[in-house]
Amino acid sequence: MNIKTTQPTPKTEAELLYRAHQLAGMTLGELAAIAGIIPPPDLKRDKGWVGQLLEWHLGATAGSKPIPDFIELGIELKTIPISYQGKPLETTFVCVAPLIGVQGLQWRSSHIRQKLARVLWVPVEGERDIPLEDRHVGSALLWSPNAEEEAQLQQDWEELMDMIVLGQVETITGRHGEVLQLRPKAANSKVLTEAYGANGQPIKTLPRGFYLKKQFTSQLLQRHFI
DNA sequence: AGGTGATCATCT
DNA sequence: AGATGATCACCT
Repeated sequence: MNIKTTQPTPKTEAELLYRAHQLAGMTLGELAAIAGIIPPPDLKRDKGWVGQLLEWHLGATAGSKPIPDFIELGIELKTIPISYQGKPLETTFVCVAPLIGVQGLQWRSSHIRQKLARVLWVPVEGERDIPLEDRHVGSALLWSPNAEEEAQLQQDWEELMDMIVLGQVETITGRHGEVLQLRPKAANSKVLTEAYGANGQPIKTLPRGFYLKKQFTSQLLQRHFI
C-alpha cells in the first residue's frame, strides 16, 4: 500500500472511539482517497489492505511490529468483514501459536490473553460482490471478553496447548476448540517451524495461528447491540 | 523464520 | 453453503 504518513495517534480511549465512530458510514474508496492511495481491484493479492487502511485512519502505531496497535492504550485493532446479515464472513486471526517452550504456560500470562484483553473491532462490509471501494465501514466497538467469553477462550486454549505439549500438534485440526481454533499461518505449506513430536523428539511442522471462530465474533458483535 | 495485516479457495 | 487448510504482501 505504501502509506508514508499516518494520522496522529489518539491519546485516550475516548479519542480513539470518537475517531472510529467518525469513520462509520464512509466507504473504503473515500478513506483511500483521503489517505492518498488507490484501492486494489480486490483483496486477492492485498489481503491485509482493509486493516492497514483503518490503521492509517486511526493512527495506529505498531505497523507490523509485535506490539499492540495502540501501545499507549493497550488496544488491538481488528477489522472484521461482515455479511449482508451483519455476521462475520471470516474467522479472525489473533496471533501465532507457540509450539516449543510451552511447558508450564498458563492462560493468565499467555500472549493470546493479552492480545484479546482489549480490542477495537471495526466491522466492514465484506461481501465479494460489493466492489472493494464501495464497501462501507460500520460502527466500531471496544470490547473486552466477559466472564463467559474468557472461560470459553481459556478452555479451548488449554485443550490446544495440552495437545501441543503432548506432541500432538499435527493431529490438531480446525475442528478442535469451540470458539478458538488452531490453523496454519504461513506464507505457504512449505514453511516449517520446530515443534514437539509424539515421542518428545523435535519435528518440523507448519507454523500455526490461533483464530476466533465466526460464531464467537458474531456473538460479541451482537452483544454490543443488546 | 517469525511477525504484522488478513482472505482465498478447495473440500466436505 | 460453510468451514478448514492454504495462501498473499510486507516488515524485521
